[in-house]
Amino acid sequence: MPRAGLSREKLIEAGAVLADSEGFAALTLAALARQFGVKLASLYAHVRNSDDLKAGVALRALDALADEADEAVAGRAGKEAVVALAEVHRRFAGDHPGLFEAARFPLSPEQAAGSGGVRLARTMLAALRDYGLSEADQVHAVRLLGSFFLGFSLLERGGSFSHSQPEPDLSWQCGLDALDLTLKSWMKK
Amino acid sequence: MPRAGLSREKLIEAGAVLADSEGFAALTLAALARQFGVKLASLYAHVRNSDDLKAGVALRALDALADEADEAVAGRAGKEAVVALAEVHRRFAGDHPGLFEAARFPLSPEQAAGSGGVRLARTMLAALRDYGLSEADQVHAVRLLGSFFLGFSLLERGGSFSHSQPEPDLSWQCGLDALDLTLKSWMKK
DNA sequence: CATAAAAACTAATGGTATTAGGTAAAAAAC
DNA sequence: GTTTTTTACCTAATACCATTAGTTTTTATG
Repeated sequence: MPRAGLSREKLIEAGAVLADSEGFAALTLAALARQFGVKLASLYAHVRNSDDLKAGVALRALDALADEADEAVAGRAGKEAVVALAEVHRRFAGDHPGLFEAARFPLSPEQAAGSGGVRLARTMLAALRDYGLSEADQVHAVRLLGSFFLGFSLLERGGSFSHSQPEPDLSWQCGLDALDLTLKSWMKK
Repeated sequence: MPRAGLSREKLIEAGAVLADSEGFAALTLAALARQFGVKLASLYAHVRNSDDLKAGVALRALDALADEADEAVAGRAGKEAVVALAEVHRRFAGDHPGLFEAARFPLSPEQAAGSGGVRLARTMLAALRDYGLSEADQVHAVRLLGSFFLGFSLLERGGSFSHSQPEPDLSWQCGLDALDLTLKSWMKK
């Protein structure tokens, strides 16, 4: 019996594609085993357990998001950079809900330390360069922005903005304008 | 064989307690059946399926959050009210992670329409009264605040703030101060 | 009391995840 | 090239969760 040629990387890649196309909840060892034409137990030669696989997919999702963020911010500064970064978050959540959810899977501190999440924070710091913030305020800003981007995307996707006017796009713009002004007011003092 | 005296309300109540003590992931029909000493299939006389039960627990969690919010905002105005409201969110997430997660379970539009989520938005609007915002800006503000409260709590609980200084409490204060100033600058124009 | 309705049970089915031991394929050693 | 070792895959077993359909028992109703 020839080997299916599986590997950890292949499983994680296929897992990410599955989560993206069918949703994170559809990502199961059983589904992947079927896809590769092997018995489920065979996957344990490559991943420790189901959570190990999911963490791998989460890391990949974070990398994908970080890649898009890097690209969006390149060559941009100030408000333009922040807005570009924000749009990446919101668009990623809208275009890739399965990966967006995967990216939120709990990671160990070691896993998180080497992840796209850290790159994302770095990209956000770079985007803030033009605001001339103090060291501490840079961190506060990253946390403020990150919180808004994540919270808004989740609430929007959860339908919380569906039954009220004005359109969410306006609130998003409003929020970004407000945060930009806030950052400007925090300039080194 | 005497009946166990189950009811939908009892199951949802017990489910909320279980989610609160063991985490939302521990909330299963099987666990509740064991707790009440009945066979799992018996629960279907009271709930449609597992998701129906979870939605019920979600609604209860939202009500609990809304109750705390109402209480915290009562007798308060302006920044004090907003800060009190924010603290409720963050504290709820920290003290009741299982219920916090339950509150985020996807609900149908009908379910959401009658939920603590709507009460929460109303309470937030009330908290904003002192800022004298326009109708539209009130909605923008609710969405901005809600996004920050949710996003910050999730990132904090997910460990995103663990490996960097300053302390998250400072960023939280900074964020609230910033949002307060923003709202003040939005006063009817 | 008899009947109807509803709750609880039984049996069956389907699905997911993990472990331990065995076998065959591939890699490494000679 | 052959032999030995390692590793990937399978089998069998186990555990757990969820749902459906039909049956039985309990409770409510007339």
